[in-house]
Amino acid sequence: MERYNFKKVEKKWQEFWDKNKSFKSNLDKTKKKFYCLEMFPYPSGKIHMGHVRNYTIGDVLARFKKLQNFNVLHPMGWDSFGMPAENAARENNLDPKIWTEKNISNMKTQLKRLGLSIDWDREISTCSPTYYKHQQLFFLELFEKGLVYRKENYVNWDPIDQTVLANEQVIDGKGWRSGAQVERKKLNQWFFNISKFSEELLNGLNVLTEWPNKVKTMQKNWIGKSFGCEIDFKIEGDLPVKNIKCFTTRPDTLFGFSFLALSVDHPLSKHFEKNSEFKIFKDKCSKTGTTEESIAQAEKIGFKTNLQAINPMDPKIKVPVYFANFVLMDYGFGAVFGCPAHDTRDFEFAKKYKLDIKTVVKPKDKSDDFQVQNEAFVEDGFMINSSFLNGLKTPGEAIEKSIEYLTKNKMGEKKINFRLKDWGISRQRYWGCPIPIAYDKNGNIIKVPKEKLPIKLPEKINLNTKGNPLDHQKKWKEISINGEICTLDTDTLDTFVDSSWYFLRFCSPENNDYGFDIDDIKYWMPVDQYIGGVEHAILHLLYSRFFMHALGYKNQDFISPEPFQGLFTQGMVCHETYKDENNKWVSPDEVYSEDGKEFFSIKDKKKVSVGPSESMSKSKKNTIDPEKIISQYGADAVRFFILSDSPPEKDIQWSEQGMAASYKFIQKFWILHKKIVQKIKNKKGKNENDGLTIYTNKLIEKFTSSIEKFNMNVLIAYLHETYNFLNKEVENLDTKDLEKNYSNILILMFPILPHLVSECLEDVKKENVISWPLAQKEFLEEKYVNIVIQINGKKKSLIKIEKNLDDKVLLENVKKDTKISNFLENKSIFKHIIVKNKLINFIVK
RNA sequence: GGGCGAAUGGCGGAACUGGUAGACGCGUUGGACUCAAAAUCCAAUAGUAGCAAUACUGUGAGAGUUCGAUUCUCUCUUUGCCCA
Repeated sequence: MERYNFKKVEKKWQEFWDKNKSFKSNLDKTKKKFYCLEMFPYPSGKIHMGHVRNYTIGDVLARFKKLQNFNVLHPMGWDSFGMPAENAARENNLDPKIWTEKNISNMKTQLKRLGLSIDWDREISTCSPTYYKHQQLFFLELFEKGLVYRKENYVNWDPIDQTVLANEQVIDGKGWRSGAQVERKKLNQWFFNISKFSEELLNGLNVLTEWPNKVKTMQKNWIGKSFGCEIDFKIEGDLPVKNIKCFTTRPDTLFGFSFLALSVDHPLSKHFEKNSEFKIFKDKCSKTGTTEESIAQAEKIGFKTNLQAINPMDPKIKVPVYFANFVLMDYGFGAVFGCPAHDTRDFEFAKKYKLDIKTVVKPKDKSDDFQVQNEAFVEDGFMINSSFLNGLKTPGEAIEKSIEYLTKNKMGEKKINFRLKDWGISRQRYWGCPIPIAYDKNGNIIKVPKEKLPIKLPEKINLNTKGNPLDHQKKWKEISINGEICTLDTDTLDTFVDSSWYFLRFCSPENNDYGFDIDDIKYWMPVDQYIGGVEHAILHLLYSRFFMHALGYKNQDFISPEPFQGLFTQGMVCHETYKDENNKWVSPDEVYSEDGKEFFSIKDKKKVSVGPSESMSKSKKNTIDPEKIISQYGADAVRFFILSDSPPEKDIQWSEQGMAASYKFIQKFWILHKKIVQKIKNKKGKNENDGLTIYTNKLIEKFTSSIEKFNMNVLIAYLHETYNFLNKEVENLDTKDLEKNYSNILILMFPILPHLVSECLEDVKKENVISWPLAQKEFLEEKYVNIVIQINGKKKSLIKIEKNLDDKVLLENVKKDTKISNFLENKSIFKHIIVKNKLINFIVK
């Protein structure tokens, strides 16, 4: 018998699908739609195993829904703007556009070889002017709606490369490429007013019942709604300042107030601009990065003013006012009140500057003379040393009572604060979407008129310059608007903007006038199932949700604001790591092992040390190239393996043996298939036995619910079971019974192994159209059931008996069971518990 | 430090709503085929005792609720992720 030739078969069906446009989605609005979307890839050049996993999971679902007769939209595109293209271009003196296009074409070939059911007619690429033209239009639209604004903001600045760094490009306070100490620098930048929708974005999470709770919690924490109090501190001193506003979530600890700390960017700082000591201090602060983490870790330093703040709870108490490096201008009002006894950061600061540390909260189990010693007490407790708040529970009662007091005395009021900050979207980069804004000679903001869009990126420019590449493009920068020569903004948009609306573009990829067609959106949106890595749980998903709000703002026609109805976050693909004697990473391709425990380098036969299994990454060299694996085992086998070993939401361990076993399964199945086809051809049965019908109908149920629950690994187990069953029983099965059910079994396998199954179906099925089978209820009902017999809750025996027996009859039968009668001998039965058709439990003494 | 989750054989993992723990796969062991090996096929495979039937123990640790707990509650340990 010929072996299954995956190379031939996979090529055959991929060409067939291509030619017949099998996965083209249409706008037949009479059909129920299903929009299945996986996060689109960055075209780095090659697909990796993470893509294989992501897109296989999505493909199984898309094919399943298609078989269920949904009108499926399953598109693919490229998140093709971004730093790697610019870096690669610099290093190899290439044009980012050419580099990117080559990568896209290569990756598209690779994705096609996986046999994905993608509608390639809807392919989009964010670096194409036909895409970013609409993004520029959106920018102007949001600008008109007042959702985009320009302000000065701090960035991580690399003084050697003369460039802005993203937070993840700052490693230990140094630039990732230059190694220079990163500074804080003020730049004029564009912002999306995402914080305007804080409340909506928070409440919207409640609607998203098909999202993992984990992701919703992360977003909730990120938005960070807190209830607190805005306090107006009275100020005394030699400056014309009467009040300082401050936001706090802990007004209850005001009696422990011992200093007021301001951000160096606080408006008050202008009074100190001429003070040289303050200047030195401010410089020092600017050496700290801009992330919350770097600020938290940095040493707390302060600059003492000669102002004093008055405690609103007791005007006799006056405390010093400092500028401090740990206060951020964009949280609250850039001012915090310090209560060292009950805040770790304040405690550290107070110790350093020898400020009062007054305990005002005690733990539940301590007496009223409790005093904070070596560290702040930050847990829940009861108020002490706090006048009218004494004895109250905190937080809770005490906070309410203190806000009440402040409000009554007009020194503060209850306020809601959000941690979510506005989204800075300017990037001082070349390879991104140009901002459709220009400036006249007076520096006024001028919108680029719509008919001049898209503002295209200049091509083939020199990227080996310092600073922002577009800034050097003198000709490109010039634009004539209303007869006046203006200068274009030379920043480009954050690539997160590109991916915040691509799912809308897929609905109408060919609309030239606008980013999408409202009728298409109304039909296709929301995405029914979105699938991707959990690393995008916060930013990408939040930004996309914001974009829907922003587009719908002041626009009645727009649809409901949540873009992704269902979300699934898949785990990573991991592999062991290897290091040679010089502590250098070694790739799995470069090692061999005889016992699977000790590994040696192929090159020099020297032993390599085996490290823990970690998510595949180029830096650790523990990657497996999907292309190589597909060539070796075929796409079906890879799809089968990537689903088999772990639940999709958890990390999966790459295993060469597991991969080989998947390949063997396909080979074995092919042999079995040929046996079955032969048996059906011989046609001797009379359909006297529906053993397989019962089996198949149960299988349909199990398969359907497992796919819907994303239990793909269990699905694979069922496939193994089914193979084992058929292989064992093929000779005994009734031929008619087999003929009747076999093609349905194949269809169940189709979403996972589309090439193999297509080939098998050719042998047994006459029509081309296949659809997902429905389980017939009459075959799901069992005549007999297994009843577990327990004594005192422990399983002692098992009997097979007719279903729905009367309790009395059941009891009699059970007592006849010899094992049980032995057990029950000489014992008195207290009572028994019967769970219908499942179990009987005797309680004996 | 805070938030959320996880812990089941040698390994990855199954187990519906509290009701047969260990499905399925990998690995290992034994056997068949072979001069031999690979491949393939068959069988066994949680632990302890036993020739065996079988018995007892067993889902990170300890308690609790229950006729009955991998599943529910509490405490602890370890660990992962996110935020700091």
